[in-house]
Amino acid sequence: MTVTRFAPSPTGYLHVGNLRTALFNYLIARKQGGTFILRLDDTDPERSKQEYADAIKYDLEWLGLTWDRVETQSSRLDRYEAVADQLRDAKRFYEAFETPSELDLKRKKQLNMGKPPVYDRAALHLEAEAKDALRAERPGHWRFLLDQARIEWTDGILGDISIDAASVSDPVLIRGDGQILYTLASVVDDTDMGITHVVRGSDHVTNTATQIQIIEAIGHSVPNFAHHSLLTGPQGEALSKRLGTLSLRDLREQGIEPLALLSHMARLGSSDPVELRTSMSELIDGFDLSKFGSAPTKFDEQDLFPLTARFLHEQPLENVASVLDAYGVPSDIQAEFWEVIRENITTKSDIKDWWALCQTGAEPSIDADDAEFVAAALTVLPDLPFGPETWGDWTSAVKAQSGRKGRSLFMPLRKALTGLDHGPDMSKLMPLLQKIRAKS
RNA sequence: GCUCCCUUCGUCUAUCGGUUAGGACGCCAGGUUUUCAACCUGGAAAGAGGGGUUCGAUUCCCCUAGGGAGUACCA
Repeated sequence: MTVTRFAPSPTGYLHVGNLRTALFNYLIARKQGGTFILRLDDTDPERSKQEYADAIKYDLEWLGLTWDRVETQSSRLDRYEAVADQLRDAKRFYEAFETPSELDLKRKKQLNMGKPPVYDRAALHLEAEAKDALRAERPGHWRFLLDQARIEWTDGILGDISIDAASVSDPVLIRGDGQILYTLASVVDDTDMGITHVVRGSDHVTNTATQIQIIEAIGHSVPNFAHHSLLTGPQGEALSKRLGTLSLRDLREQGIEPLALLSHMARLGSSDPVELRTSMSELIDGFDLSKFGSAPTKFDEQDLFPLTARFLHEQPLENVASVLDAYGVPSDIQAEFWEVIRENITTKSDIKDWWALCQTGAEPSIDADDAEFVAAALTVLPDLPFGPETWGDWTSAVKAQSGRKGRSLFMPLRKALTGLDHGPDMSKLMPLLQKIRAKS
């Protein structure tokens, strides 16, 4: 039984980077008929907010990434304490008393000497009396005693990984104020919840090394790990600098369609081509984690618009009727209207512009060279309402009158009526026009 | 500084030592469409640099450069 989890901390809004992790875990679980758990890593009471937890759920629901279960770390604190005791009994836990500034100083010294800034384990050798004395001054924090050997695993994306535990500090798992830290909570959750595949960003690879030792220390078997590369901006810059505009809520705001976004994220960085999928099941079928590379992946949100456009172009009326209702398109002409404009929109908000054009007309765009021609043409333009023959009849009349033909005949007329040099087939658009500003 | 990962068309990538270095998206051109889009056809476009190993290196090894990440009493 495959069990995966997406474990965001509710300290902000979800962005495309988070989505990649969420989607991978979701697709793996669904593909195997397994369980997908949404886990809110809210052990940090300072930064965790209900508002963010709600926003995360909203974003996932918008995308259709439904979870089978929600877990919250804040409700499992007793369990973490129990495991902490287990680690103390196993002599893999030791109390340390350095202040953050003391630790900072140690690191700087090590760096100055060209040594890696690894905790020196000074507290490990403290006598009981010395500890009592220090404890009287300030509460101690607890570190996990790493076994300084090489830690190895075969990563689902990175392949064989080997990290020397001696190059990593003994991780602090419980803070001086008693707060349980991520590294411990995550391990306890993953083992308790039977997570079979831990898929997360490659910013976690060092965590994975230490977590493997913790998992073994509490007598559990290690799950499969896979670390996907991190996204960068189009120029290769760290995405964190641009995350402000790449939250899922922003993309939603810009009119990106869920399946367009999902189609892109399920394939970007893999050797399979990005293809528009119009249903979740297609997405699940076409997903293969092993096709992903480990190099940082450039993400350009502009790539989302062509996909969104193509998705919309394929939509039948019933899928957009509610949007047309919202923009005030009368239901009796919705079918005709949608048929005429759908291939001329990029996002749903473009629908509004076309409807406005039909309803209230457009500011004409007339080139100086064509002013006379257009003025003459308008005198023979039939009165409203227009029918399916209007464009043909009118342009034939204008052609006879002016002698123009082809592009020089049609384009000025289009621009006079719609203000644009592009748009739907004029003969089909004409019957929908309710006002011609150029004539008034 | 140290540790880990990475570097092939603009982008995502294929190639398990011998290929005209392939595909997809994007781009450009032509066709079609009495506009745009869509569609069809075609095109431009790549092995970071330097050393090895080898008959032969994009592929294996080393170095350099560059990119990403980690190096918290954050997650």
